[in-house]
Amino acid sequence: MNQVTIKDLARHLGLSASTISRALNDNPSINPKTKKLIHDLAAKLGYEPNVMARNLKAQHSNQIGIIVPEIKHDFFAKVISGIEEVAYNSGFTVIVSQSNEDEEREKLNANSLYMNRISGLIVSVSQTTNNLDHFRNLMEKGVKIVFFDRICDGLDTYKVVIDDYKSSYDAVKYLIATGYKRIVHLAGPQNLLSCKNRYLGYKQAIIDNGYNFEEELVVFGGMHEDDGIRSIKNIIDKGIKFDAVFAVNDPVAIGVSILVKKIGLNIPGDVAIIGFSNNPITEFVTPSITTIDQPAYEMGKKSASILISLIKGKTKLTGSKTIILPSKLIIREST
Amino acid sequence: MNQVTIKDLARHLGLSASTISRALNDNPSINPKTKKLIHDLAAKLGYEPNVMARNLKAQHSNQIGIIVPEIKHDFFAKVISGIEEVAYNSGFTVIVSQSNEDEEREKLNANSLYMNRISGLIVSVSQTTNNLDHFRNLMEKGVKIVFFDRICDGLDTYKVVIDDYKSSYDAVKYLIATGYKRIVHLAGPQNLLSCKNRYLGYKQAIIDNGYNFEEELVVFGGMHEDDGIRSIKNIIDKGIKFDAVFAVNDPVAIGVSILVKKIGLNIPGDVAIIGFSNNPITEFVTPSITTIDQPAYEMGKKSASILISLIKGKTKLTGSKTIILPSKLIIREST
DNA sequence: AACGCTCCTGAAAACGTTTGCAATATAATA
DNA sequence: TATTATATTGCAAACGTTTTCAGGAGCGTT
Repeated sequence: MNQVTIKDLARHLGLSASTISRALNDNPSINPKTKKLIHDLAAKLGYEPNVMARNLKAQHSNQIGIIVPEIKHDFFAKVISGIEEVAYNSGFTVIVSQSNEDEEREKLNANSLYMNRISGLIVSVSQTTNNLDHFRNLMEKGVKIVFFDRICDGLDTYKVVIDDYKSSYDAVKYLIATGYKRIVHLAGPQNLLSCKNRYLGYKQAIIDNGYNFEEELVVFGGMHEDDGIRSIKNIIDKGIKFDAVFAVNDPVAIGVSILVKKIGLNIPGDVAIIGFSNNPITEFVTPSITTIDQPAYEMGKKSASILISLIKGKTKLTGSKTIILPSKLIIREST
Repeated sequence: MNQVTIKDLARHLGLSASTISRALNDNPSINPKTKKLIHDLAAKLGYEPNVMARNLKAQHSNQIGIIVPEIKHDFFAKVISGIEEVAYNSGFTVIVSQSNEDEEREKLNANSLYMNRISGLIVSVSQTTNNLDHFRNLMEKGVKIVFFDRICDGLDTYKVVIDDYKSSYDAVKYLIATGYKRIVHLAGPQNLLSCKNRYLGYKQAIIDNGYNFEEELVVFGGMHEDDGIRSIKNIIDKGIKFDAVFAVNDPVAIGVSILVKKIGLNIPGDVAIIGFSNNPITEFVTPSITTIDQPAYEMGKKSASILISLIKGKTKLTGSKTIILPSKLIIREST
């Protein structure tokens, strides 16, 4: 119950707290014999430094905060996994919180993390976030922030992403090269830069390949399975003809796949489908779905290592503040 | 950069730090007018309490530690999500760490969390963990621990699980009732109580239904997809006949499904398959796989709420220390 | 013997809170 | 008016570290 403190050790050995502290931190100005004595006693009594006290003194927590929309999404879970790995190896702990795609909750999370005096923050912003003041405030207070994937404009800090525009452009180009003529795009919320870029990539690929860009082939919606079902149903009900669907992400693509199969259409015979993220499910569904691989684990590792460099402020990070990780079109049965 | 402290507020208003503290904590002995003055100034200056200082004083951190094998597993991600939700609503923060199925890493994690003076710990133990001293030590130092899913014997604390034995028993009983005669069990590491119980449930169901329990129909292996592939290949290569497979978990079941399809067998015509956990993938593969639904999110919520009760030590928890959450056999195309 | 040097240790302040107790002022009572 | 109760505030210590500064001991050199 009662923890052993430096003072306890000091009393036992008739030394001062300062000596104990120095010995345990391997300060060279302490007599090796004394040092050994202290280390031995510490081990014997099971002394564990009180990180709260140490942090209070040091004025930082050695903790990295994470805010993601939802932990249970495969992509975010993997990113967190990567962050934790790097953080752990650098002596940081990781505090996780989820915004549940709610701006208000995101604000509260950011604030709560600041109260814990986190050394840095890694964020993928919520779908509903429009105002960025809560992040701006933290930055002004000296908290380093790195954004990944769901990044946003208007904040001068590091961002780790893939090239959504190009990935999207390439995917659509591939569809066209394969012979598809009327490609629907189920787009995501446009306040998310990544969704916007995916949309723009789609649009440009359409234009660059001599097709007409048709408004009716684009539906703006959410990012879940049922959004996919709903959006594609909408298109079909309107009698709009199409032979391929490029979805803003995998759940939406799967939604499309479900509905399309349900009404008896053939994939990819009647409709080709491309998703985004390489969620494990896309590999196992039938037909397996072509998608764009986002290196989630790597993204977490990269974000964490940048953040830690920022926190330590040692090496001046060179190059652009937006780090682009390689993505890859994974071609499967659905195209 | 520089945070606003209570002392700053005190200086601004010509009051003492104690008064400020009390006012902010809504202590009734402070004059309402003064209180308002203080609150206003605090808001104006953007004061945020320093949790590190507060925690040091209070001798606890209001932080809940989590140790899971791997965050990116759907099941664990969902549990974490549930824990975070409950913790957040009770004013706790959640520190996440992963053992990567490594006992040594689990020990280090436990220690690191203790150094952070976490108020409590929620754990699902690693596959390779045999020695439990690191948990026992924490408990002796007053850290409350709740185990979930991957629990272990020999520690007197709360555990949240499903009834692995019964779930397993019922699944096998269902296979038998459906007409399958020779049911293979791909079992997991037997140091994990849950795996052991799944094995025992299988065995008992076999016996209770008048079948012979045959050693050769059981393979002990790992819990990943490739373990499933390897184990079932082994069985087939040995020329052992079977018409159904009960796998210790979903990845293993999917491994079986992959290999079985590859060599041209029909599911469930030639081989029926049952997994365990209701991983979203099992629903989307073709054929979809029968599995046992584990209420992951609920498990996280339950674990967290028990832990928080323990921490607050207010309500005496009644009843057994092992909480069994309902599981459910989800019948799909593979059986 | 006086000096300077190195080596080691201690005292005390600081990090930002909270809190028991004391102190003051004001109001209520005798 | 004297006394007591009540309301409000301040003082100071404490939580467990780290760190600056100072100082003592021992030793060799002049």
